[in-house]
Amino acid sequence: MSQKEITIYDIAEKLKISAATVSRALQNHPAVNAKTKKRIVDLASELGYQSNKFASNLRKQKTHTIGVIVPRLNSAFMSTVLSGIEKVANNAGYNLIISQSFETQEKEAKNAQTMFNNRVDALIISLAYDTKDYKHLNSFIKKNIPIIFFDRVADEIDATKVLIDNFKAGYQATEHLIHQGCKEILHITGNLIRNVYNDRLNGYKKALEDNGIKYDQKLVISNDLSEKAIEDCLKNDVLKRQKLPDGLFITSDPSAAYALTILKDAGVKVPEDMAIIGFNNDLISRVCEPAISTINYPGNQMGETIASILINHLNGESDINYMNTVILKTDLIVRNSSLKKE
Amino acid sequence: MSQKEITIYDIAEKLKISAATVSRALQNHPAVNAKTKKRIVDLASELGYQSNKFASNLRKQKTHTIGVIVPRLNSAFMSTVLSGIEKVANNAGYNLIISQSFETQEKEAKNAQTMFNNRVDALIISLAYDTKDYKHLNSFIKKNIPIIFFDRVADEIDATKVLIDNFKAGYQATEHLIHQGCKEILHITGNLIRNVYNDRLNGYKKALEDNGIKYDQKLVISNDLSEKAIEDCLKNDVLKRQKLPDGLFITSDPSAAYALTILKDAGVKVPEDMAIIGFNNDLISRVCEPAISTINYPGNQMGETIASILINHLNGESDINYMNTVILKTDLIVRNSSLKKE
DNA sequence: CAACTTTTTGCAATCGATTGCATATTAATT
DNA sequence: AATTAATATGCAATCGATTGCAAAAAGTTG
Repeated sequence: MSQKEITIYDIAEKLKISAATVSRALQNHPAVNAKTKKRIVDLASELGYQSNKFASNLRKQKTHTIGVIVPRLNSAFMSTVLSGIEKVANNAGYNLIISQSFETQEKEAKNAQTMFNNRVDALIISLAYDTKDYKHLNSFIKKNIPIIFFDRVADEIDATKVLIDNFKAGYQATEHLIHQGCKEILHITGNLIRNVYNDRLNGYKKALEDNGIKYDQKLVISNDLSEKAIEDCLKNDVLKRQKLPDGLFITSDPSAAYALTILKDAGVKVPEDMAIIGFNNDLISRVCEPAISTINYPGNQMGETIASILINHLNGESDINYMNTVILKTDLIVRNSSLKKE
Repeated sequence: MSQKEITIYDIAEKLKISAATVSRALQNHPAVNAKTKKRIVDLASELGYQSNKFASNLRKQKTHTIGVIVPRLNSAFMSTVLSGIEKVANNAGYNLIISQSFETQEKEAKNAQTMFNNRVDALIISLAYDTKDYKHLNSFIKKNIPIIFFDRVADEIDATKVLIDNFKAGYQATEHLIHQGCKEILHITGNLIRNVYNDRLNGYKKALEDNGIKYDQKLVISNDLSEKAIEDCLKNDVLKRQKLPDGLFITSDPSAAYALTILKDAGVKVPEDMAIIGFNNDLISRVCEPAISTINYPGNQMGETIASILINHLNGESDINYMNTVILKTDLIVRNSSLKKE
């Protein structure tokens, strides 16, 4: 089948020296004579030697691998974050093992277990929709393997978190609609056990309160934000109400865009009849007609921040325990979908 | 620091049996008494035993890890493919190491080397924009590590490839515009050294030819399909031409959507003045106004196909060498952006 | 040149799991 | 009960790199 691997023993033999010296030379250990080192390195590259990571990992108990668990890979936001993580991690010589929970705790737990077995040096995770307890992370905590949460974080766990100020973003979005004259603002959002959605809802409530608008539970719809769910709640509920809301704050741009098409099809004028604001600042929000107002969500930066913190920690340059929560800045981006006044 | 790991030796000791038996029991080897097996498995789970993958990999010379190199993570299409790969691979007990080439051969080569050092069992790759030679894959080929190309494939290399019929798709898209009455079809596309773009261009040319339209090189623009590039070529070139093309075939939906906004801003009526067709069938093409016609590109299915083929091969259930190229079906999706006639 | 440093090297154990082969145990057969 | 067959277990080597410790080699000094 495949030819035998070159090992440090092969090199040692040819050079009539010990494997220990070869090993040290290849790691650039100072206690190796410069000339010997050169002979070793040269021969290694000539033979096409490749260090066997397993043997090395087994011995060193370190893998230079970071596990990443995300709800889904296929969203614009998530892939941007991953892209940021990958960039920084890769530059620092770390590999990424990436897996998806598909929004279930079960798969999340299974993946976490796999990562653990693979002895990742750290875990980066954004929680699934329905994750309610965190047993599956215990093995990491016990073994003191760093965990970083991002975006969808667990308040109950004492670990570093990187996220945005969802409360503030929710407040800003809602306030903006109110300033545009909206009195009845529909809020379509995700599972409220997740901080991202719950905090935004609280921001929404606070904005209403501060502006003297009574909170109406019927105006808050929580679902999985899938196309199907959006279509369903709009067509079978919202659009059938006697009085249509005059504003919509929906917590993802793809959903906002999709909702927009449904509303337009139903003859609702945006923003005149209903002003819309989304969340994320994906390209999709810009190309709609009208373009959708949104909250800029710094995915790439989030990814890079996560990876930097982690790698500094792993390299012993800083301690993750002293940097508990990083809040990234968001901005309100106003476009035509919410501009009722000039 | 962290408590000591539980090993098969610990289990063996407590049960007063040999580590060999423990190892066999945990692998469900038939030559282990059912009762013994149960005792072992029970104790293992009680102690929270975790198999050490390095030791196992080192011994078995297999990693159960698949390397994936893609140009960029953050595109709708790519994340869909990855999602499909991850799903199948994960179910089969394989891990994914994912990295991005950021469209350069240099980074692609570096990543390939890392994957190789990590002894991935197989490599899945979609080529960078500017990859011109394939030296960096030689180590895999030499060692007989399977490589699967997808989407952006290397014709020069004899490996399994999963892709769509880009020629046909290009032909269909162009033909559709012609049938709608377009006479002068602008084609904005990516780097023509990549099969995906070159084949589509050839399809475009053939469709023109078959319909008696002369090919005009000025109507083909090749760039990196970034927003900047699209904006630049439209504003500084196309929109300044005396005669505007009456059709646009642009090989990605996000680009199409972005182009649409620029054209609309410039007062171009779509589809009346210019009919547009994109490529990929991303959500973004559906939510534009008008919705953009496109070619449905089965990303998820592509991912699942890739992973299935690979895993069947790795499990010895089929041989990758007998299945050289898999062409997935695409469909033309007609929407308002290209409908000039009823 | 002896005595002492400093620099280089090698020995051998270690990291855990796996597996071919030999042996022990149990079951089946006559 | 003796013999054979089938089943279960253990021994010990192996996968390659790493590293504490000891020893050898080279360099310094008086």
